Amino acid sequence: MDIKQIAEMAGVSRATVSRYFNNGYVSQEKRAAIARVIKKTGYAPSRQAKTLRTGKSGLVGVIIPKINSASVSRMVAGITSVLNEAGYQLLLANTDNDAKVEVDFLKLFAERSNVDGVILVATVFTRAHREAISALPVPLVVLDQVLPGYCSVYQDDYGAMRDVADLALRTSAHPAYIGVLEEDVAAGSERRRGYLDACRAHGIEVSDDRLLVTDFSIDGGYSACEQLLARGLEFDALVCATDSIAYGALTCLREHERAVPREVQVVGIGDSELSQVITPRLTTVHYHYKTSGIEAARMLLGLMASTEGVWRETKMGYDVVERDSTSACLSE
Amino acid sequence: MDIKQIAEMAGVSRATVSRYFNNGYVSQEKRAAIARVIKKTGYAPSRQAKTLRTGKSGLVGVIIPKINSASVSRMVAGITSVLNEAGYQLLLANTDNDAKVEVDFLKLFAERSNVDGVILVATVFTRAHREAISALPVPLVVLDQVLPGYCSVYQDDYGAMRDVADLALRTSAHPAYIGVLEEDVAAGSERRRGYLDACRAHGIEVSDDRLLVTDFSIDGGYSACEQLLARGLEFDALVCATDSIAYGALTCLREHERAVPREVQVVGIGDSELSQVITPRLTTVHYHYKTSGIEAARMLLGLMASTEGVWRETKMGYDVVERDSTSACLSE
DNA sequence: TTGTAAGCGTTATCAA
DNA sequence: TTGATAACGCTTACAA
Repeated sequence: MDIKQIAEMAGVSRATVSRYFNNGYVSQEKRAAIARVIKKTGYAPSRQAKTLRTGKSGLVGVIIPKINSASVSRMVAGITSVLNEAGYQLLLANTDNDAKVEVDFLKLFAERSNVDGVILVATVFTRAHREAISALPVPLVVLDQVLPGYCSVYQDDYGAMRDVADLALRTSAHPAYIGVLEEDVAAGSERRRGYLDACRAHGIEVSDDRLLVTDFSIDGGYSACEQLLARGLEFDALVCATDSIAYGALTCLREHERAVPREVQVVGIGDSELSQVITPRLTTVHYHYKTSGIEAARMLLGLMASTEGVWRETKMGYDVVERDSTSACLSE
Repeated sequence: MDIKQIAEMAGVSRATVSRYFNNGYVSQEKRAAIARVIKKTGYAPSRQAKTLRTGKSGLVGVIIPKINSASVSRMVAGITSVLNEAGYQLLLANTDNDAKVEVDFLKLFAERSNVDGVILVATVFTRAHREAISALPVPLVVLDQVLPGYCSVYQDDYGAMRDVADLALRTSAHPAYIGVLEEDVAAGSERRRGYLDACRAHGIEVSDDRLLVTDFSIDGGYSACEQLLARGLEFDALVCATDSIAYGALTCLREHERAVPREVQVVGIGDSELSQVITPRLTTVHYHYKTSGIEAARMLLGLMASTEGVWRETKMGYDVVERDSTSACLSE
């Protein structure tokens, strides 16, 4: 079933049928005739042929570091809603936290070029990343990190961490920090910086043995906390770079019978659904991930429409959510 | 940069370059010449043109009910690993639990037909579903539900619920059940049946006011539990169709100061990552979701390769995970 | 083993 | 407002 047959059945030319589907410029009678044939046959134009001819696939590539993650899920949900609405379908590429795979997908999108745009939910930027990105023949929006020269939507990691740490430090004098690798500028470097500045504001000296690094998992948080306890360091607050890490830490503290928040306060960042389910409910920062996704998708839509190279960075706001794992309120 | 230019630069015909990329049948010298040109130019064949010509897009459509779900994430992770390995990219369609949207995507895939196969992470089947599915011009694999006549990979919801309920019922005589809509055969009907049979095995009468229905959310579990308490019914076990529901129930019980598992045992199904983080750690059933995804993807790969219409159903095994929200062990 | 040429199903240009 | 016709970039008989 192709356009030629439809044209014959409707007694018009292929071009007219094509116009019917696209610009317009078809007389009422012909329009009606074509409509009738289409209804009867259920014909829909071939996506592939259209793609070949126009160079537009209606596909957007979305590269994510992890599918099984609350933050990523929410961003993708936002992206989906906007892009589907606009008639795009999204090609999902999951890298499983492998930066090399990330580059591979970038190259794949660049070479095969079967997407009209790319959204990269980013973690780190290596030289390989930059090369692959600059070779991209279609617009790109970076989500959750900043990449100068490209459109990006990101969280205020510095401010968020500074504020939530501040909350804990109001009633703690000996905090410890469990973060992630500095290579991840947003979750690693920026949050760490926020923590350090919060400490400074409270006149707290920070020593290296109170700054741990782990991965994004619950287990990572657990073992980091265990390590801290093993070192015999006294601490009355545990500031974690992510909620997952905080969950692990909470579990570890419970097993070692340290009361939260009485003996140790705990805070995280991310406000996963479960943060209000665990005991004690976690004080954390709520990021507007879904909205970030929506914003990024809209940005991409704009880029794909205009092709002019103006870029900008959007920093999203956040809400500190005070719950039961901190005692700031009680002491006021 | 197209095949014609490469051909000229290498001093061969387009056909030879095409053969270079596909079947073979190219002499060593020409092969070398072409390879050199390709290395120099970085040329890669146009996906679109190839698609138009061959009718194969290298795309697989994956329809999911919810992106922000541990079980779905794990299934998608499994699917991704297999399909990417096989050179396919996946087109993700998120329906946000809207059965109508599900049908729309099915139709989209059927009409535009820009995918080589479809994996449907299913919830319910309406007449519209069946129609859209039978109109699909490409192979389909149904995941997490059974649809006779089509390939499917599903969980043993009946057995899982029967076993985990049995665990609770060893030390409880007055259980209540919080399930989901029967329209969802797997999570609704099958698990309910498993629960009822477990009760029967223990000689427990089940009355209607102890069978609640809610949605898949934490909040749903919370309010169902609240409702149960409001009715003034005594119960010493809460059997939940999903972990999420169980989390909500646990929160509610804690707020009403009912000790778990001493006064009320709680069980769920799904074994989300957090089930071992919350207090008390939840007794649940571990499904092999990722493996299911892998299995489904392999099945689809097989179907796409052979086009013969033989279908089969694969029921996945499960593991009952006994943790702290039940007291079966203590009483033995 | 290689080249020629005919499509795949559209859209865009141009003339009518 | 419409209809020929030439691309779009590739694969694949078929012939050489």
